[in-house]
Amino acid sequence: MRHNAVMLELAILGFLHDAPLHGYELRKRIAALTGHVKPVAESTLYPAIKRLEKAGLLARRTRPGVGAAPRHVLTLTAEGRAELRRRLAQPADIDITDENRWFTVLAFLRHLDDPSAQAEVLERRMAFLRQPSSFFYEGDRPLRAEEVEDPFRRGILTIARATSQAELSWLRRTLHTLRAAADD
Amino acid sequence: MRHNAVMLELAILGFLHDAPLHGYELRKRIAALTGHVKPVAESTLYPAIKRLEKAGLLARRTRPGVGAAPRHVLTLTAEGRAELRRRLAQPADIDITDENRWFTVLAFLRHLDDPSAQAEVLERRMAFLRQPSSFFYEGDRPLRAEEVEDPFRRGILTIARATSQAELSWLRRTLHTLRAAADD
DNA sequence: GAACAATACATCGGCTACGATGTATCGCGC
DNA sequence: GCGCGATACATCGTAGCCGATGTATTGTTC
Repeated sequence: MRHNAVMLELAILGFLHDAPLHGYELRKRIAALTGHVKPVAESTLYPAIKRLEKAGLLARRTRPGVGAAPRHVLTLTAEGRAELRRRLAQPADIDITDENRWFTVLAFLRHLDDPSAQAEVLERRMAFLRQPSSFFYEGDRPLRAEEVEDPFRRGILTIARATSQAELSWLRRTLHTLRAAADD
Repeated sequence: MRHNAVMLELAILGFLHDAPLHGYELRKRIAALTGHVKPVAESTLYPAIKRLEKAGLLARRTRPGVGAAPRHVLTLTAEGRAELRRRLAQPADIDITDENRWFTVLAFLRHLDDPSAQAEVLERRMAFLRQPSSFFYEGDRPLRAEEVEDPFRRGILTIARATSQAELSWLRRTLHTLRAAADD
């Protein structure tokens, strides 16, 4: 399955786990979550809903629309909830490394109600952030911001480092809390 | 044209502006630049090269491979260089808002040799980062990290804020330098 | 009362992504 | 001398992306 599809489907499953919603409302929530960075087209959302319905992960009931066309209220099935947890517990590598996808995982990680399973996912992100990697190399050696002439490329490295540090410190704090919760 | 394609093509044009390269070497450079976040498949790169060649943006010469198949050394044409500058000067909105794409733009922005044109692009990013937006809303009001219960969603907001601040401070510094350069 | 925006869903078609697979050469280790 | 990995490029097919467009209703603005 395509990677974008995976993330969109995760968002659909995640939002529906909270409450049954119709497509149009789902669209607005997804737009709020990821739309300011990368908008989702209607013609991408509705086919995705159909796929999930066909796979038995969600069910639809028709309700009269509020001053408009009838709504298709969508509800997660038991398989849908199980699938959501499976996807949250075992995200693909790209869902860990790509910030957009990672944020989507984080947005719904609370649905994975086992603290140690949540911690495992955070640890994968931590391992990724810790490995010494750059955007620019001299042979095999990753270059640091100070070694790059070009101010724009230097900016990339400066910003990436700041993000990395902020996130690592958040990860350490949160993992500490999760481990304490797991010990209860 | 598709958005991913746009970014891949920008990277190809950008790397070739520095020096003629063959496809395999191009692939390694792109992998270094964006691969740790989002790998590019060979079967995506080669068709992209073909598209650009067909559009007259690059030319290929065949050279014997070093212990392997013959290399197709790729060179930017005059139109290719013009097109690169056009794309750098007028990136689509999504190239400004999506961090992955934004970093790709930054990686080659130096090829836009007019400081005030470079500053214009940075200003678009600054305007985006400044607008009050969140990932979560109460009605229309964006929620701040402190107002969110869920520790993972809180994490998203905390990290996004740290990134935003680091980047804004870099943008301000760099814009200052660019404006000084433009005044000369 | 006519246009227009918002609500609400849907399809079509062209293009793109990318895993799988194929082709070919060279060097290295066993 | 045989497999394996690196170099180097290419195609095919499935499936997803998304702009354009369509349909229908209600409320609001000129």
